[in-house]
Amino acid sequence: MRIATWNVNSVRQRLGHLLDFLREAEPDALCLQELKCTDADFPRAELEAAGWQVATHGQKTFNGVAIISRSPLEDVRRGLPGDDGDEQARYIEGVLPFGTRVLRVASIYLPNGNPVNTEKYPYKLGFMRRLKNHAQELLQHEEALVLAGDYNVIPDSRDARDPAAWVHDALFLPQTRSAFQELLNIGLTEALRATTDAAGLYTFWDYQAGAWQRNNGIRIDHLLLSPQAADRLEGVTIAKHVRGWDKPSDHVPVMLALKA
DNA sequence: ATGTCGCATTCCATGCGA
Repeated sequence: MRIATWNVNSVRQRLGHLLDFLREAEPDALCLQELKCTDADFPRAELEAAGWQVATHGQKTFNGVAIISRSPLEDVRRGLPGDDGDEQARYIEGVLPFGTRVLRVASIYLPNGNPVNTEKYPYKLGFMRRLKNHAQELLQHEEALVLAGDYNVIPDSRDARDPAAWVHDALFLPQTRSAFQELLNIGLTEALRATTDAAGLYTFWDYQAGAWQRNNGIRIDHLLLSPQAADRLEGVTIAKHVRGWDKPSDHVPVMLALKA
């Protein structure tokens, strides 16, 4: 069972890459972030023609998340609980068949939070607190669970080529990192760090200032696992080569494999 | 110090978000 996550930075601009990645990686499910379009504008027909099921939670201009899967997604929830006034489309979850049991999967686009001296940073921290609360509820099901997405969190200095450049940034502030750690502390396992301690494993390279050419990257796309999923983790791969494709997203896909 | 994108409108130029 393979589950992947990818911030595509506009699904309409990235449809070719999306279909290419699905063909080459053959995930059972792919969590998308930054669709930058409404549900009506999502290229649903093109994906369905390639044999994929599609569940979207879109929004005009910004944000937007989706889950693409081989099996139909059941029990779909759109929007993160905990703030009825939050109109940003940043969360979708659902359930897939997993052997004789089920796998619950969520696609998360956690707020960036910059600039930190605006309302954007408290919104990010509030979203993280809501995600923790919701994840605690989900853990009570005692099922395999993968919370995948663009967390906009650099967990550790190993996860940035130039950590000093990020010390005042919403992605790396101590308060951000401790909120991420709090999320792990409820009993979630970060998939990549369960498999390696290596530094320099990045998932995002800025479009600006030759960041890709200089390998000036950061690791901000993560897959968090319930114990039932972590016990079955076989491996994690970062599809770094995708950043070298023509007109790429600034993020690359990250994929994990679970024993059946 | 942003050297880039993608979106939308003010629409062939600019502002916003990342």
